[in-house]
Amino acid sequence: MNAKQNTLFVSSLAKGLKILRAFDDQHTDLSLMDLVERTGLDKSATQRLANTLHVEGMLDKDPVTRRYRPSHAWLELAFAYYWADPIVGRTLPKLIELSQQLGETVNLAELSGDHIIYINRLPCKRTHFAATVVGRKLPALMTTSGRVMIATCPEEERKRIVETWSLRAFTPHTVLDREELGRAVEQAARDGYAIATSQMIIGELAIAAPIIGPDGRSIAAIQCSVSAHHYDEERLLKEILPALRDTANAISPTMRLPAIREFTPGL
Amino acid sequence: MNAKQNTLFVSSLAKGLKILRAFDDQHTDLSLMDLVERTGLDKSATQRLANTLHVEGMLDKDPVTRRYRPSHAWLELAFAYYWADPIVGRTLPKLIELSQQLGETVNLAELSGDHIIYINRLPCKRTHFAATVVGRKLPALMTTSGRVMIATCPEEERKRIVETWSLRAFTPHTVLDREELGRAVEQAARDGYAIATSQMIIGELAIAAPIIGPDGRSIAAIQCSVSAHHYDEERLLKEILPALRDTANAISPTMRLPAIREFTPGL
DNA sequence: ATACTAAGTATTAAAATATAATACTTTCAG
DNA sequence: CTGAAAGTATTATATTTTAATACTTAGTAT
Repeated sequence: MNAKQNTLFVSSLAKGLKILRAFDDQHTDLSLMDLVERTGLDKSATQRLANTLHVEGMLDKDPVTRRYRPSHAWLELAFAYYWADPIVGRTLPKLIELSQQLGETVNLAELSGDHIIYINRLPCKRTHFAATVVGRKLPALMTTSGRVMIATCPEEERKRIVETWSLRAFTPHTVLDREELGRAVEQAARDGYAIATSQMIIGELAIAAPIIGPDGRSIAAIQCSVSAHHYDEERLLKEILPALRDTANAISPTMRLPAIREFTPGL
Repeated sequence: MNAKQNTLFVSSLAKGLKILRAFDDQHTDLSLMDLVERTGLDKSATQRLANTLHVEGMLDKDPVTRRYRPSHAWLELAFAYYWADPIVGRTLPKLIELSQQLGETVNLAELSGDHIIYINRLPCKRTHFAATVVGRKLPALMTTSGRVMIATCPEEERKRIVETWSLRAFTPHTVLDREELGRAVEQAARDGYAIATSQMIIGELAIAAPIIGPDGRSIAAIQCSVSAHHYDEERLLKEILPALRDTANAISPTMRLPAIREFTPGL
């Protein structure tokens, strides 16, 4: 039916995943017909798949409204993820120290396609809930974490990325101009950090430093968000950046042959 | 094939979920044969299901070792969960305040079957990574959070729970005696909090207070973990408990007709 | 170096499974 | 109280999964 199928592709499973992915921040609980609409599957398929997910404990079902919701199992998967991600174990202790030291919210982000994804979040000041939640994906170019990771790529690749990766506005101040984004990335490549204001939320200052892998490329970034009411860029650079950098460097694995490896093509 | 099947059960999907659940803290990356062993599925099925999950972005695959790992998508599911859980949104801001006020690690837990599951974790002091990670499940009776939630059930149900729910030792000090656990639960019912030492980790003091739902039952608990090197029980009760309670009460929805609703049978 | 073993990958015929249509039941609004 | 919409259950059909097997690659021991 689908073009994607070879004989190693189990389409029923793929459809089931489609049901799971129908849930997001905007769609927290869905009726059968909601699922039909959001997945594009027909009513029968949706019925059987949702029922299976319910029986298997992946979806809770409100006995009165009959609406489905993500179950605790979704957090158990996150639990497994945390153990599988080698960066998390190395990073978290130092990240906690940093957040204590700074008294401000710090985050760990990784690249995921042309987005960043927040892996860990240590909120200190009360911040807008939506801003950074674990698992949130944002276009890499719109974020300081993303820019600082992109900045560790070879120049040619940086250029290509700035030209092609996706953009999206979040505030009236979000920079969408690729020329300007290119300058921000080049600046980050020179400075080893990235800083920005009101890109995701108005009145938010963000600064990020890369965690560098053994091949010289960034595998993750740590980022600090503060309120523009309490900080300006100058104070951020003076009071936050040094600790942020120290932490990032302390986490970064020792560079082995960075100059050589930098030219090795992907994977 | 399987006894569970009615016509609304898609067994391919269930098998796919089995693959996902093969990953945990002990099994962070699995080869095809590892998956065969852990799921009990045959090689062909495992091959097709794992391949499908890979193609769908649910499993990363190391191109050299051919081993599968949880992908970022697992955290995206956690993201969706957080928005769907009505407790999280109400709780998190106050939980952040509390953690700032106390300067100690605080957690949010919910009941999940006869276990508790950690929903949120705000680490302050550097703590043993394994202890409380988001998504970790622990037998409810072994934890202060669990006991304090159980304590809000009607007496008869409390008794039944203490008799039947699962137990597991984590340290030599873990209490496994149901009589003693019963006393701890009754104590929690009287006090409105629960306290324990070295139950999960040696040298850890834990205290928990329940978040009470509109029906008088506990829907969640907030818990604080501290080191026995810095605290004793007395100091915990004096310095931590008041703030913990205030926060729990502030979060608890207004009780509506608790006396009546308490007698309404389940669901 | 070479052969051997185990793991990973690909192909296919056979049949079990998921499907989609449809009928039945419940819920809610007017 | 009535009607429409959503949820649930059933069944014959055929599409999809299956399981056996063959092929390829990687790692190990000789």
